Amino acid sequence: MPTIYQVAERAGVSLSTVSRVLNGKASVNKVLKERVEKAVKELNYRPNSVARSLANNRTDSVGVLVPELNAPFFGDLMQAVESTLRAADKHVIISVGRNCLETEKDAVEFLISRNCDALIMHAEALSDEYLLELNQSKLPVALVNRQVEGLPEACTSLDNEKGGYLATRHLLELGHKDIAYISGPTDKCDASLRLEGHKRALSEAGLPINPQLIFNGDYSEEDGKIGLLELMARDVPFTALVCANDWMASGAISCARDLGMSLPHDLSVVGFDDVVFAHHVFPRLTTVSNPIAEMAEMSAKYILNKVYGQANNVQLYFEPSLVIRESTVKHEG
Amino acid sequence: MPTIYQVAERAGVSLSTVSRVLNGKASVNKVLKERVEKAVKELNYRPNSVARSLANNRTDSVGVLVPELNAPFFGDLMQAVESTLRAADKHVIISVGRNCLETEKDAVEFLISRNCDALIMHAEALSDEYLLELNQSKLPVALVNRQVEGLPEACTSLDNEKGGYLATRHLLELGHKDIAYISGPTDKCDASLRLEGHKRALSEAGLPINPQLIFNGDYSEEDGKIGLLELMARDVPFTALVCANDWMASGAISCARDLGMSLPHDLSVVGFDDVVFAHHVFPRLTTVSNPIAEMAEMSAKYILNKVYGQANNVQLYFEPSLVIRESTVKHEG
DNA sequence: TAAATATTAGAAAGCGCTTTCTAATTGTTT
DNA sequence: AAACAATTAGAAAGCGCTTTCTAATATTTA
Repeated sequence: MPTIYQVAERAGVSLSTVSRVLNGKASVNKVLKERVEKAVKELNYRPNSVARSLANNRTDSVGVLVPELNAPFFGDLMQAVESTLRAADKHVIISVGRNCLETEKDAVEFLISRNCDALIMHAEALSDEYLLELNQSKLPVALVNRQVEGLPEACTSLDNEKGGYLATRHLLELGHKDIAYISGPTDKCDASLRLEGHKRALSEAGLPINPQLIFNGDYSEEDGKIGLLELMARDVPFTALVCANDWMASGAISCARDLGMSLPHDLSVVGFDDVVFAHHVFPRLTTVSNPIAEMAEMSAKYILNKVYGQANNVQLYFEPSLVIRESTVKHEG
Repeated sequence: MPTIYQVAERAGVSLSTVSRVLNGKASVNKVLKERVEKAVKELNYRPNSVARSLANNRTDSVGVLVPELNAPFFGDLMQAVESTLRAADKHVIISVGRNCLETEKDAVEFLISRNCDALIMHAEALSDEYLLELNQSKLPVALVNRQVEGLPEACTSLDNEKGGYLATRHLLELGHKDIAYISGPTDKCDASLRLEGHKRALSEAGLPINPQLIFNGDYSEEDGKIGLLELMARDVPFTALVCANDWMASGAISCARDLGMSLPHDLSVVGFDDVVFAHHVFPRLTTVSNPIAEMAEMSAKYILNKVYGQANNVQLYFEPSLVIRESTVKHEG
């Protein structure tokens, strides 16, 4: 591997001149510039990114923290971040948080020790205070799909309340009056907002909110199943079900089928997120789309602006929309 | 951020001593060692990984090339690689190849320019020669799920032929005699091996191989659908269908249902790979498991051995196994 | 044309670490 | 106790680049 020094020698200039040509910041005599470029070509010179990083204290790499790598939702997130940053010649170091405070902290430490220039995170366990301090003391952060008090411009988020509202209103419009709800963990604000939207839709329609029709799950497929069984055991009839994410919807649907129900006629189901497998589910899942890829892209652009001096427009708030497929039908009767 | 120099000063030793304590290679007087460790703690010192890399020409990072980030199959792969390497304090730089020669080359160049110590790849477009040369001239590579002539010890792979065989034999055992097959692109060796396995199962059962019952798809969900339509249009009856991956199986299944067929009774379907959504499909998909996570883990361990001096056992060849769910039933008649 | 200013090239320091080489200290042998 | 070997600490060079500072050259102005 040739070094900048060898390029300088071949071009007959000093290495400062080579550096200037490569970085294009200062002006360089045209003749010398051409000589340098020629030497670079001939030697097939590529700057050593490690040495560059050491000298200018910048690694051109952004840490990305996700709860898991093998989930479609986060796959979409990473995909969007990677391609946005790559287009700007930055790269991505991915780390896994597993939804666990210790692991998330570890992962952040790891990314810091790797000298990332910034962090883009989908962090669920880390506290607002921790994130604030991180942003102030060490390195800029961007949060995907989360609101942090004190970091308004660094957070992209979805109007989850509206999403919950849309899901339930869709069912109301189909004539359903008895609508059950399987919630995500209510200590997570997205889950509680979705539930609030559900309640608002019911209230607006003049319907009561029956706690017997609400089950608190943990977003897992298993809890979709457990939730359905529990709701049915309570013996309050319902003709439709909203699940706070697609995993639970899928779990509930296959459980319902195992119980001998015929879907969607015996039960209309709405999911949330519109992850990639939503249309593999049978009946194809009506769900609320979560523009996670766009949110992730905006987080990346925010970092590009903040850390690397670009000037992209960034949108921070996103609206969900209803994706109507085949798991919901008109209520007859 | 404190530097090693400040640690040395505080401990009252030279920075070489600090370095030796930190790296634990040479022996250091116990008293001095303790003083250094105390200073490290007090200053909350963390070595600068960039400077370290520049000095010892090693980045402790491994480039990972995958076709896409938001597919369950590659999600499993990345998950396995990341956790294996992270356990050894190495990190992962992920790059996307999109199954396209140009993009894959770009991605590799990118990873090289990032001074990765090695590359772990699921590369489909790059030629064997390119990979060989890369491995010889620049940096060690490991191939996941692929055989490269000349790099036997660097490749993990699955017995795809056996997988195809298992799928078809399962159907034969259920009494099916007319079995259609939707293949992956036959220029990819995994696809053609799976097809060969299918043919062998038929031959062993004394059944003819009817080209009319074979459709060449491209592994996409869409081609599962197109394949089924095309096969049915040929008017050669069949009671079962093997698809060379789960995506095509899912496409074929939902297409079959759209055509008014009742599954699995009107058609038994087997997939391949057992990706995460295979059990979301209805009927839950019988499929051939592809131990991609284990293969990826072994690739990571191979690199750990080769580049970082570890001594893990690595297994290079993997056997697929049948996962029987509900999309296949006995043929009545 | 001389003096003042603006451009541009090169020398050198420094980024934070590893590692070799040398010197000093300790321990061993006769 | 003297001579030697073995162990360990420190000084210094170097990894490949960026950037500041200085010096030289080109350009403008009076």
